[in-house]
Amino acid sequence: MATPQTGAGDPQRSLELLWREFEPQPSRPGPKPRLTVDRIVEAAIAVADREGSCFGMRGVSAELGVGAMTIYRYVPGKKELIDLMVDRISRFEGEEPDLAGLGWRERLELLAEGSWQAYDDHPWLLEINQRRPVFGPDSMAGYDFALSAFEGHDLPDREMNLVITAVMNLVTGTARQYLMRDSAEEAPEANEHEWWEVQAPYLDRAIESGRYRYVGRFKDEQAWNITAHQAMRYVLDRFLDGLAPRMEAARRG
Amino acid sequence: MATPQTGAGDPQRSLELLWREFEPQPSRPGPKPRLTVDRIVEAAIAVADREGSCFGMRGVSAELGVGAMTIYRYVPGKKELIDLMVDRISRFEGEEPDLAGLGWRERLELLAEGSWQAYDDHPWLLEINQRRPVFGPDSMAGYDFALSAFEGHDLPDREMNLVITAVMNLVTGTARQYLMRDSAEEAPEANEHEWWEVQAPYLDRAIESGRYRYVGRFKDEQAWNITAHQAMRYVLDRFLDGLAPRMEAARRG
DNA sequence: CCTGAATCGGGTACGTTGTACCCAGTAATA
DNA sequence: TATTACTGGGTACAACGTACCCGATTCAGG
Repeated sequence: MATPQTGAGDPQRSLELLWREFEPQPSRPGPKPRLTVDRIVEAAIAVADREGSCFGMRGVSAELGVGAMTIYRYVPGKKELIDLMVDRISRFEGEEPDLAGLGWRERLELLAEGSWQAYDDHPWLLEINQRRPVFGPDSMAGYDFALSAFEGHDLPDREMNLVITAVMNLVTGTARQYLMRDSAEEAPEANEHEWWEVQAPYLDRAIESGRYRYVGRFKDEQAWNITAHQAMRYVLDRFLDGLAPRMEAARRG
Repeated sequence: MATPQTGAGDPQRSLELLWREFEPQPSRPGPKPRLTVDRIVEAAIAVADREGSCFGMRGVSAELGVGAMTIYRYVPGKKELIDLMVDRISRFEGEEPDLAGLGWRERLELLAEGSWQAYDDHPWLLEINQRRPVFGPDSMAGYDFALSAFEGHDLPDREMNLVITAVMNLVTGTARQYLMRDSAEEAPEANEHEWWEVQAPYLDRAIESGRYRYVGRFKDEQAWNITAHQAMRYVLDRFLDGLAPRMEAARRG
């Protein structure tokens, strides 16, 4: 029941940690730190992957085998830690694929699919409430890649931003609707199928009441057979269809 | 720091309350209930509007002027209460406007704008994590209206669902990105302008590092001057542009 | 090598959350 | 009037984030 929020902590501290330089600290008195910020972030992600967004700081500490309060030596608080986790997730793993031959549409599709993959791997991302966009090195790299889609086109700067945030938000919106259901967590509430079985009698009675005109006309049993990814691709494809003529018009001769 | 979740409570209890009949209870011993479920839901919405999604059950009780635990006589828990609040919000206020002359596009736009309005009026809606779609009388009515957009068209049932969830999710995604920032709440983190002022030096340094190829090419200061509603309309318009040919093809007769 | 100072790790504790539980008061039935 | 079911309120508990303190550790300066 914890509601993590991004960009809600002290932004200055978050940014310092995000863009932290890896310069070796000058020799200082006192014991050497046993942990690093990176290890804490990795551990926190591992815990969140396992326990969902309601992961606790005590859990992260336990994962690292240290006392509950120890990680507070490295990170000012949970909010800032989440900022770090979010940026870390958006890091592109693996080597750069050959993007040379890709057009604007393939690149935007890649952006969407990559973002989708991140949500699929770390569903707890969907449950944290991003308050302000906290740009770190990794999310910045993602944004930079997104901009590459417009190379060779003269789309106005403002519209580029509109398109990129459109794609991101469209993926996030769909992911939230569909992917969040699987978060194990407390989960006494059975699976998808059982859920509709519980709801069905109420819906049936509502339909039979005649209060609604259009629901209840569905005859095709396949009407509800939609996977999360299919839903995302449908919005994305229609959006890109609609964007296509504008991109054509903006193509640089 | 509370993370409310929809569809996470006992679904059976939520549904019973959502579709509750208003038959007068048979005369029973004991004091008459001082509250009603409806009053509790309204009060909870009022509190959430004022305090954000991290509203507490004690706050709702206080709003109603009763003891902390009293509302648990009417509602099994916070999760179920949120289910009720969500459905209540999606109730259409005011009288039915004349929809007769509206085409499919206007109707889907109306759906989007209505949903947008709900998020604008109740930003805490964006912070609750909808686990499963809990259909109540009011959200069902909204879905029914959405289906009216396809009258006179032979779009497959499955695609109708894809379109409706697409529009909903696209609005939700954009609203989450933009509208959540204004939630007053703890808010020591200043306004939009100050936030970018804090972030700017880090971004500038990142750009100057040469690590990124495309960011930093933005010259137009207006590139970032995007309102929440403009962003939503942009996705919506492109999506509907892309949907248009398919609707044309499906037009009956 | 020894001393002082700065830092680290861990334990304790507080405030806030949702809510389980108990008890006293109330009103309809017999 | 006695019984009984139900109501409202207060207390209390577990889990959360985290403020605070203290002993242990390791550097710099003598």
